[in-house]
Amino acid sequence: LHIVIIYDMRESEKESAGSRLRMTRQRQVILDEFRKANTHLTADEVYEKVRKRMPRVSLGTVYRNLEILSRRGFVDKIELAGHQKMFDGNMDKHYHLRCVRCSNIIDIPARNIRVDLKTVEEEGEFKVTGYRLEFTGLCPQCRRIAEKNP
Amino acid sequence: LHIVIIYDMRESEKESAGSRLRMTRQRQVILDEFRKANTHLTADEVYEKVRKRMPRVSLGTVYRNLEILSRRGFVDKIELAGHQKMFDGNMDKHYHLRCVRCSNIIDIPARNIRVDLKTVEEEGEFKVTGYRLEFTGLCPQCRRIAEKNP
DNA sequence: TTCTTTGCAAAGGGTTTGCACGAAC
DNA sequence: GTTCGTGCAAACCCTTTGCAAAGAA
Repeated sequence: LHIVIIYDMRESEKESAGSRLRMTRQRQVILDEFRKANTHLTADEVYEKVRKRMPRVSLGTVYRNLEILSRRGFVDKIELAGHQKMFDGNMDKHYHLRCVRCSNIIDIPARNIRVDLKTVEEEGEFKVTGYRLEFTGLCPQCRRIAEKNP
Repeated sequence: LHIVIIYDMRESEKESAGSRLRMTRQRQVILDEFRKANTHLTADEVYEKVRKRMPRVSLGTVYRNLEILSRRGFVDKIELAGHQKMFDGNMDKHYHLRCVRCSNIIDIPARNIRVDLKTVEEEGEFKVTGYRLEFTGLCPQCRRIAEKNP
């Protein structure tokens, strides 16, 4: 359809190679919870999940690890406008839609959605290297509900 | 070029009609500062500006007014990922680019940039009503600097 | 042993809120 | 006179940080 992404912002934020990651039990459990959940989680959702298995874990540790794991590319840090930071275990390229009714976030596969950065650059003297795109609307459930009660 | 926006998210967040806005001196000064600045300002930048003219104004008042003024459509609330909220007196439709070098935000006119929401809806059962799009890159000054020092 | 990571608790930034007083209409 | 907005200060939420002790390699 349109054109290609020159460069993905998230790539630039990743740690350049760097030393091997020390695999602590906390780290393993956090990653494992992402694998189980397979959705976006806020830091304190992760904290609650991890706490069930390691009651003495601290919130600080969770925050520090989420930061590290996202820099290393194990999870994706997603910061949608005006909301709490979230982390995403699903690393396939996708966008997010926030449902205006239930305020959940759902994934939108990125297959055909591209922003043409060349077109953007024609608007001025700047250089465009990345973008962030998010949607609002109705998730499938809420859409069905809304269509029944018009 | 591409297609049209069905509906702009910011519209939905505006106050539905509602009573007339009471024009306090604080409100006037805030609006006036936006007119003078003609850029994005954070709440505390506004606070500092207003304080020079009304030393007893409170930060709370500034926050409350920015909220109200943006709901009424006098200024635009812009919340870029992972950064402090900003408010924008420029109400022409435009996007924002954050310079990765100086971290300033610059405006990108929206002339030819459109996201085709129909294409997005083909990706799933959800309904898409709005989007938020922001860019990263280099502002004109930093771009020039970067091109001289490759 | 060495270097990283942890738990804890305190501090930080940005923003919101309860309240009694004061200002618009 | 009524309502709405204000100043003030405290509270709030989310996140980060300093430090000494614990744990990986």
